[in-house]
Amino acid sequence: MDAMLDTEGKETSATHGAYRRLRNMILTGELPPGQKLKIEQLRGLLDTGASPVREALSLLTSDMLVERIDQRGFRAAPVSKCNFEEILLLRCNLEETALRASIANADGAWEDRLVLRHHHMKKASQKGAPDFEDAHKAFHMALLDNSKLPLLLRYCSQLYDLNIRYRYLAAGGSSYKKRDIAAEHQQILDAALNHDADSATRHLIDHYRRTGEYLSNQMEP
Amino acid sequence: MDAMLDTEGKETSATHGAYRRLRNMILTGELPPGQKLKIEQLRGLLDTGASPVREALSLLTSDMLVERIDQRGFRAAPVSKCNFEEILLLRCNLEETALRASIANADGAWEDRLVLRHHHMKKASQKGAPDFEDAHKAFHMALLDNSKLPLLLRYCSQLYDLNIRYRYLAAGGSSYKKRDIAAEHQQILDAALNHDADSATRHLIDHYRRTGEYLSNQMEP
DNA sequence: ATGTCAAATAATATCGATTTTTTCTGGAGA
DNA sequence: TCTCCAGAAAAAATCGATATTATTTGACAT
Repeated sequence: MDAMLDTEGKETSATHGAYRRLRNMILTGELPPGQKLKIEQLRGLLDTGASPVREALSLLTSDMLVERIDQRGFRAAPVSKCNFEEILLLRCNLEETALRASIANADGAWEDRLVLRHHHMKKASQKGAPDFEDAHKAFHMALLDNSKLPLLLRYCSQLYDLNIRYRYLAAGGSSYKKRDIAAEHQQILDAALNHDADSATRHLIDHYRRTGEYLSNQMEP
Repeated sequence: MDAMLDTEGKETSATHGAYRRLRNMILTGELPPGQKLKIEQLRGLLDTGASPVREALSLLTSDMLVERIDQRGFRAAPVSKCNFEEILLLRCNLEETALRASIANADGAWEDRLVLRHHHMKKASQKGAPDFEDAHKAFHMALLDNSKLPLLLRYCSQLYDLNIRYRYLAAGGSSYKKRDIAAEHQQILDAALNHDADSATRHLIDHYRRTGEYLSNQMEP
């Protein structure tokens, strides 16, 4: 009834597979915030043993997508407006640092990668492909990855994931206006290709603040 | 049916205990960077089963103290000058953000906590207590924790740990001059108590840069 | 009715053993 | 001598079952 959707064939290990699937379910809201995650239940859902499930949950714990409670098992991490705003704040800070470093290291190969990722993202956006999310993240990470700062990139990636979770929760995953966004992406790309760090970071941060406000307004507390 | 031997009272779970001990061994260099971490070996060392060891290693993976390699197990994370410099860079950036936010929220209770932590740290330093490391971290985290930004604090704590690892590796864990450091701590404390964000962050960052250079000089590549 | 405690239930945490996968070793062919 | 392959050994990943710990239930006393 379900699972052949995400499968790109390669499942190296049961643990890794469970990690990917659980992570996806949490990001999309299929496993809602705060929900108790019982081993048995997940074991059945993922059709695997208890050990891989348990290990996958441990990994998700450090991605801050799952909380471990004393001796009482696991639950999907809760959400709050406060948490959302912190994510936004940190993203603005860290991605600015990373983007400036990326531009400082700019070279032809990086520019090529950027153009390519942007193109793929546009293509996926037009035909409403289910992998738009992936392409979108790939573009954003490509902007940053020329910084050659792996820890920073890791944090940015983590925060990116925490953020898309709020997008799904607030809007069912697709309802934020794509025209606006496309133009914003274009501006960021152009500035990056011109090695204009000030302009690129300004556009990037505006991009985040704008969608941030949009989402913030959709939340209660 | 046995385990009341370990006199330290609070071992909530075998997994958590293994996590703490392994983490300590990696931070202090007892398990050197790059070392293969075999389950059997650790199982014997920690006197526990394979499951807790495995789960502890998973947790350490996301602290970036352990690397998981495909289907080939785990190893202690490698070190490099490059990695060290990135840690330094990120700490300066993130801790400045956190410290400014802390000072912005300053109140009497926070100031009390600061003074107390500082006092404990000085006391531990004088009598060369083995828990100086803990007191030192507690003081630094107390500077930041009034920011009320849990994600940021988590990152700062992680980076702090990654950094003390380099201290142990470079100097056997204790040889960096304590007089200097005491004065620097005092300056940071005073500035924070005066709610002087500029001065506090300047002193804090200088503090990091200085010990950073000291350690950097002790490294080869 | 209500609060408390003990037995029953459910879920977690852990262990021991099995199954895969990788790594090591040694010999046959070039 | 070197490379390539098969078989043996080692290690990791996974499973099934047990022990431990939390939660619920229901009877009893207030």
